Amino acid sequence: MTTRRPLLKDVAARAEVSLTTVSIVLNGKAGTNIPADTQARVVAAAAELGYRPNAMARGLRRRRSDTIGVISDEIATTPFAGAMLQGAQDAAWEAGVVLLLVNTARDREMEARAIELMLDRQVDAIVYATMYHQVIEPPPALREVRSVLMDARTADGSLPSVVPDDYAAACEAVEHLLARGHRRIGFINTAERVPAADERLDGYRSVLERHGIPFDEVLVVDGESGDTHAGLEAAGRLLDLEARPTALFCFNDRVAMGAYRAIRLRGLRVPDDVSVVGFDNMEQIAPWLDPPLTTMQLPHYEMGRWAVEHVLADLRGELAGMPVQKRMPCPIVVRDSVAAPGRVAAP
Amino acid sequence: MTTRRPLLKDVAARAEVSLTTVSIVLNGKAGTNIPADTQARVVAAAAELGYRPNAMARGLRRRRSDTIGVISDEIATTPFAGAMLQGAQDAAWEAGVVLLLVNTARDREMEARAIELMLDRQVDAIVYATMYHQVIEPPPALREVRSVLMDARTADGSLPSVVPDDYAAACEAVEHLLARGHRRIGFINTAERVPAADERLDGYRSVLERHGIPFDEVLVVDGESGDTHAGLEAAGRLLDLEARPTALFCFNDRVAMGAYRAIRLRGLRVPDDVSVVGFDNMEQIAPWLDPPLTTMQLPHYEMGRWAVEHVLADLRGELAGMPVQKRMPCPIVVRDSVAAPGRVAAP
DNA sequence: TCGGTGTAGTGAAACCTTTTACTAGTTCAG
DNA sequence: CTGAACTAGTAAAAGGTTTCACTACACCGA
Repeated sequence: MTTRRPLLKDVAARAEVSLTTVSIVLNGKAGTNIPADTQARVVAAAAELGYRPNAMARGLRRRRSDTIGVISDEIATTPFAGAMLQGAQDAAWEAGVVLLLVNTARDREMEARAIELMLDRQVDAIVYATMYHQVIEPPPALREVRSVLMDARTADGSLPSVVPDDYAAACEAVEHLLARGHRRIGFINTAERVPAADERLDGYRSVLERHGIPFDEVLVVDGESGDTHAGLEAAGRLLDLEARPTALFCFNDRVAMGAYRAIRLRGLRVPDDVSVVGFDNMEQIAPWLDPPLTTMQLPHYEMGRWAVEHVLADLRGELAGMPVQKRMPCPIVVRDSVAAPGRVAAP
Repeated sequence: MTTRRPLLKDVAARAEVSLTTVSIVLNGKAGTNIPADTQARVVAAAAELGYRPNAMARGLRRRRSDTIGVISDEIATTPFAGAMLQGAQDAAWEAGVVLLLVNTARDREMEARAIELMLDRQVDAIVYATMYHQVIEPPPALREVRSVLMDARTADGSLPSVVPDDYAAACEAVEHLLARGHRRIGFINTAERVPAADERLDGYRSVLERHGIPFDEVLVVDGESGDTHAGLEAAGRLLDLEARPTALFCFNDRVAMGAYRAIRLRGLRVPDDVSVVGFDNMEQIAPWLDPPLTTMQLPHYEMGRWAVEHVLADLRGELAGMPVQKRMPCPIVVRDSVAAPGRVAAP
């Protein structure tokens, strides 16, 4: 019932030229000499028939596919995956490229098979994504193809990568608090050994130092995990200190949610008594807390976009030299959880 | 430096048979007669060379690609997309199929182009996904290929589809409250005209009716939107009623979050004074509220899985008759926000 | 001996493009 | 008047697989 897709040869017949000519015209090859009227005839014929090239045949001949493979370690359990994929997808779409997605749940064997599958399909490049900033050793097969790491990096910088600039973000968060007059700032970090934890601690310390404020180790606590319970517990420890901090910088928004609860439990208020800054700008949480949370935005969309744009530029041969190690800024999102410090000491 | 990928002809040379034989053996064609020892020779040769078929060439010849296109209306702003994609991906992986993902932001033109792009690439089928239960008119081109709607359906049931069973879910939620002794149950619906709103209201009414409880329209309020502010405001209206409901059934977890706040603002407690049931089981919210929220789980993962499995079965010709309209159950997730009703009336 | 059947394959076409190498005719400089 | 250079194309190969139609041989029954 549906009539056969038109082929190059149908266009050729209709325009009364050869296959070759049609191909040349439609692919806009420079440096060949087909007069304008012939070109117009071909283009018209193609349009009339609604010709679209068969991507398989084209890919077979050209040895590429206008497809980029995306390998992600997990996608279901994090709301960030969506933003990252969206960024990647937008960049791909603009370039006329499409994404082949495989989710590997951190299974090395599955990763290897996914890469094989992608190579079978002649993907032009592979984007390897993790759902939070990590230092990893990527599957060896990844090096056999143009690739880029997204929200991950290698220890030796041997592959191009993009990660959030956690150090700079922590600096900005702490600067924000200092600018409002806070001098005793608690930092609820995570106990997990992830780059974000180290970098943010570095940022926290170096900003204090720049401002001549001595580092006080009792103000830094590691929540067991990065969730609300940890935030509740860790914030409690800080709030019960003799000299209570006037502000809390939290590892993420879920921790901040726990911190809010700890603050409320002690009859204190955000931001009047204690200011809070979160991290991640989780759409489902940060704007809806009471009061809405000031937090650092993780640049997932931007990283997704950058990764694809970068690898496409690489494919076009526009890049030279060492693999780029991109650090993406995390802008601050100011809401209502920060104010000038009120009372000075604990009850 | 990397040596050329081995081809069928390399395997043939090594096994000292013809191309044809290798192809037959490797594709496990039944009904042909290649003796076991020859087969073994071929298989060994393929393994030794690490032969993998070129998917482009194979696709060109076979006129399929072992690829399924996924069109989604948006992926970044909802945490549900991930679960749905994960379900689809898992089902695809098990079947040796891979997903081609395009995100179209509800743009008809872009949708049409995405479908064309996918057809160019010989996708075996297309899954068309929306991020919440909708009745839609899909792009016409979708009917030119095997397809299935995910979290969406047509008005006339002319395409196979899978959606959550919002009616049954609402029934279960209300039954849960009734079983604990509640008789005055408020329902915070959304004012948006979506199938979920109608179906859940139907479910709410019919369960009350089954239990001989008269429907009281003051107990049903439409929050302007489905967010926390709407929940705060709508729950407030219900809590300030002369005869206050002892339980609130909320359109989603964000609304429930607002309801919690309204309850607390009035000096009441969850669940001692007011029980709350949410909807969606949002991972970032429901378990972390205080107390953790009892809610209905949207079956995104299962819908993703079903859609792909279904369309693959369809491709294998295992389906007959009318397009299947699947309604997926939404199991209840019991946490701590429901108790037996305490005091009977308002202060 | 002849025809039929079964075994163990093989050669070549088909899938649809892109690209290379070439031709036939014209123009123009020397 | 010759050879080079240009114009406007075209034929055919190449890309790697699947599949159709066929062969060559052995064996068996009549």
